[in-house]
Amino acid sequence: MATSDRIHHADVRTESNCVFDVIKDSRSGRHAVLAHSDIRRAISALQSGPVSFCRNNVIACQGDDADYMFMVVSGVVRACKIFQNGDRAVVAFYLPGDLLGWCNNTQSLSIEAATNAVVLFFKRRPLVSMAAHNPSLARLLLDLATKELCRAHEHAALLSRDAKSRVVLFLSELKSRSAGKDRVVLGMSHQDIADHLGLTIETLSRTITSLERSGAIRRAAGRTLLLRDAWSPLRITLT
Amino acid sequence: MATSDRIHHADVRTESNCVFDVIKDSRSGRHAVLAHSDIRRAISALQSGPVSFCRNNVIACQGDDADYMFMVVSGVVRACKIFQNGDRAVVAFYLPGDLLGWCNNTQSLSIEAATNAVVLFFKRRPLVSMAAHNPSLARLLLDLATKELCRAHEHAALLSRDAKSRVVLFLSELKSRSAGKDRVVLGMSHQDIADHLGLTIETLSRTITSLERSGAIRRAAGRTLLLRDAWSPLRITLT
DNA sequence: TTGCTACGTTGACCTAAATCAAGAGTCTGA
DNA sequence: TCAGACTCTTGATTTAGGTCAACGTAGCAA
Repeated sequence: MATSDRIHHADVRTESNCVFDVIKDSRSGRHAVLAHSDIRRAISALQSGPVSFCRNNVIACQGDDADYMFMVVSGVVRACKIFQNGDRAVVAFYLPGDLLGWCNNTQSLSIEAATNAVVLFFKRRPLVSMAAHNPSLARLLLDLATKELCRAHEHAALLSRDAKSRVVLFLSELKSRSAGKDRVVLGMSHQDIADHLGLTIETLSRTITSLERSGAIRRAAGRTLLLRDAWSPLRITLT
Repeated sequence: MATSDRIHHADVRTESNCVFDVIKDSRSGRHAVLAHSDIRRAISALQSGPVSFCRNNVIACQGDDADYMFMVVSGVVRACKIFQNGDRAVVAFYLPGDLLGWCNNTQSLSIEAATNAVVLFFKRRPLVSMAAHNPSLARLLLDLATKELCRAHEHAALLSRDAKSRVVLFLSELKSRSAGKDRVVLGMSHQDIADHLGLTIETLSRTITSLERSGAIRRAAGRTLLLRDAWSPLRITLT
């Protein structure tokens, strides 16, 4: 790995202080019920603080035992399925506040940092058994799993469409999942996005270029895209 | 709809008596904890017995409020995403014992009978709030949602592979989800399967034919395929 | 600054799967 | 028994996107 392995302690500290808020925010008030102490107990039960990963570092291996779940504190995390021939599908991206690693049997996906990222580790067993005594935690887990299931379904539906639609819908999803503003920061590489959309980097690049030429988006520095004023997939002709 | 709308009462009765067992079986013993009375209470709380649907009937509309969850008693149910242009993606198939309809906001998928099917309705609210007082039910729901999430991820990964791999992996999944025997009954039409795999019916047909010619499968009557003795996707050259 | 490496873009060409078209089974109802 | 409607199969042709190749650019270390 070319990127150096030094840990960004500054990130860890500042971001980790926000973890509780992240959780609350992503639940849109409905889970304010979930007291900080619940999460504190969960964290202390498994004793693993936030860990920093450099871009492309592996957080959990395809084939490993799936003893942990993960919460993204900062950066972008990807879940990949790696095939025998070395090809790869990026099954999902996770943004700050997302909980991942649901599959309770042998880890079927490789979990990797798509950008430099800070991740919280949760031991699965304690977390799940704590949910048995804590209905609001149980509810939170079910809601998060359900939400991710919906996203996975949308993603699968997206994959049977043409290249332009895939890119447009991907950008829309990213927009709504991040700030919701017209500025979308793609932390991940084109290769990651292409593998997520079932395209090649060349096709992705061409598609983005053509969206730019049609005025739907503008490129900005640092893997950032500016979506046109009234961006909406409905206003762009999809097949 | 060409198929008549008569209800198969015989089916309803015999199958509905099996519903509880179906739930237990599909949880492979681990959820024997879940007493019958739990489910009985859930069913009685929402007062809706098993309902029969003929092939292609719509069980819940894309856009409807998602007040219900469904459990397949018999037959095959499909979840479809329907696009503006009329195209369709079959996001998932559900077999007897499967619980579906997780998405708690507006129904984003159309739920339809892929074969004649008998389905149990659960009112979402009572079911979820009951889980708050019943840890084993909460655990069951989380496990089922998680399991489906894993399937959705596998499915998404499958969609970035070539036609032969998609078909082979689909048959493998179906085999392991149904009896586990070498006889796979595809209740659903080729059109359904093609829309699930992101292929056309022509490509699907050609792929099945070529698998048959290579000796991997044999066709039998009634949409049934016989998988070769030591069927395994690993023993078939996938790209 | 220079050189290096990873990442992204663009063009030319090719191929897997879509599309178009024609039949062949299969089921149902009259 | 036959007619009509689905459903599936097979062949010919087209095309969207993949592959191969070359080049541009940004970030970084020396």
